[in-house]
Amino acid sequence: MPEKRQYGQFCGLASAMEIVGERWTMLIIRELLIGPARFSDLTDNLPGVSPNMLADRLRFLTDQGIIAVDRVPGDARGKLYRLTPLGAELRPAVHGLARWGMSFLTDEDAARSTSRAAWGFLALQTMIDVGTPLAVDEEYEFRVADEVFSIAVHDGKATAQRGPAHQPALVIHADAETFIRIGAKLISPFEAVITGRIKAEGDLDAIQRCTQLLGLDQPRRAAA
Amino acid sequence: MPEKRQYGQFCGLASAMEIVGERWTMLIIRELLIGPARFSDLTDNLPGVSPNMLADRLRFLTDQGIIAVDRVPGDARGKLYRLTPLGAELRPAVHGLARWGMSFLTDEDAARSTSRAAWGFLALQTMIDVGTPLAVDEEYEFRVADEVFSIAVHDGKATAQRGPAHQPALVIHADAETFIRIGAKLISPFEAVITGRIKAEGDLDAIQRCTQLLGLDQPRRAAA
DNA sequence: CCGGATCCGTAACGATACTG
DNA sequence: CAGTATCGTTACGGATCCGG
Repeated sequence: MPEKRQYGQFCGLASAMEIVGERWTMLIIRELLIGPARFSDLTDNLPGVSPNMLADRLRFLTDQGIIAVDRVPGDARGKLYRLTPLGAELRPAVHGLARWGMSFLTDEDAARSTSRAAWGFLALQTMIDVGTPLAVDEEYEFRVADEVFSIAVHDGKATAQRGPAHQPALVIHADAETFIRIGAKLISPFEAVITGRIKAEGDLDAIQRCTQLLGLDQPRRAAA
Repeated sequence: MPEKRQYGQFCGLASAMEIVGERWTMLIIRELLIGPARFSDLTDNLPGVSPNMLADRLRFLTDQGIIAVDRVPGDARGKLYRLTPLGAELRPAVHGLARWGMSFLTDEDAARSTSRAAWGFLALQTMIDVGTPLAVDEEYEFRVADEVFSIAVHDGKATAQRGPAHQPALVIHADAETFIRIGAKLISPFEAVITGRIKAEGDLDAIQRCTQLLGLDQPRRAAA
């Protein structure tokens, strides 16, 4: 049994990378941050991962107390993987990385890669993390592919959640790829509406406020 | 020339992991977040890294616009690697990971691993990120191994910087390992003072306030 | 000495096939 | 559905060597 590779540094970052730094591990965490998932959900949403590695990773992360396994109520042999509280504490780090990585997405990536609505939801959350809070009290709803999520702005705080908004000032309909392209600032929300790539129910002012909340009115970072 | 491994997902996190997700890359970023460094500085502070991999990583990160190379003023053949603004934007993500990873550090790690004062400085910064701001106006100074850094609390905001404090309410002397052990909550600041592992100049109240600022009065996260 | 490049053994990963 | 078993490929780790 070969010994696991370690860094041998008494440092929080090195420690973190020994646990979640291997290939695919962060993406597995991402999937479980979206919600509990079965083995086959993970293989479906992580195209290219081999079952062998996925099993390795799940075993290791379980041993480390980062994920836990539940039985599926109705299914005797079904297992449901979920993050433990310890695992859920990776969310800020994952958001930070995802936000940073979005500026590397290109139009060619969009063409060659698969897109999922849930990844757009992740992007939305990372944008709220650093966005400018607004002095309004309203909600926005997003219908991306077959999933629905929303942003609620109350008391100067914006929060994202799955599911529909209560009385949305704005409802956006989009496919996953377009939604992520907007988050990556490859296309502006207004441009997407005009060209018909997304459909918006609500007035232009609401679109403007939502755009500002998410920092989408700021230019993309210039290349270094 | 083999094609680089990619995830093929149109997602910010996948994109980030394709760029900084390989082994050692994050630790190289960490070193450059501490400050610009030469090739040999990096090999010294990343024990176990092979020169060919370090050269590979530096080349790739340079191509991606994450690091840049300067000439050392006095040395014709010396090169100084530094982060670009794009690379420096990784700081929040690195802090998030480092903070999370600190709770995995153990006493056995401390014994087997190398410690550096700069990693303690990193830990300090991550603790400020989430600490409770205090309604005081004072500064704390830390002399760890042969390095000096400090925290300034003004207007309800705490900031960390290299170098000494102006009129420190507290000066802490410690070795790197002990300092990181305190950050990892393997030992409390008070316990460290009492057992003589660190030396504190300042009154107990100042220690108390600093401890609270850094969240060191909170218990370590329980195992999941 | 600094900043690498070359070579080779080992560990990790990827694809496919197969099983309780 | 939830994984193993097997095997070829890629990446990493360690040592050595090289040109300024």
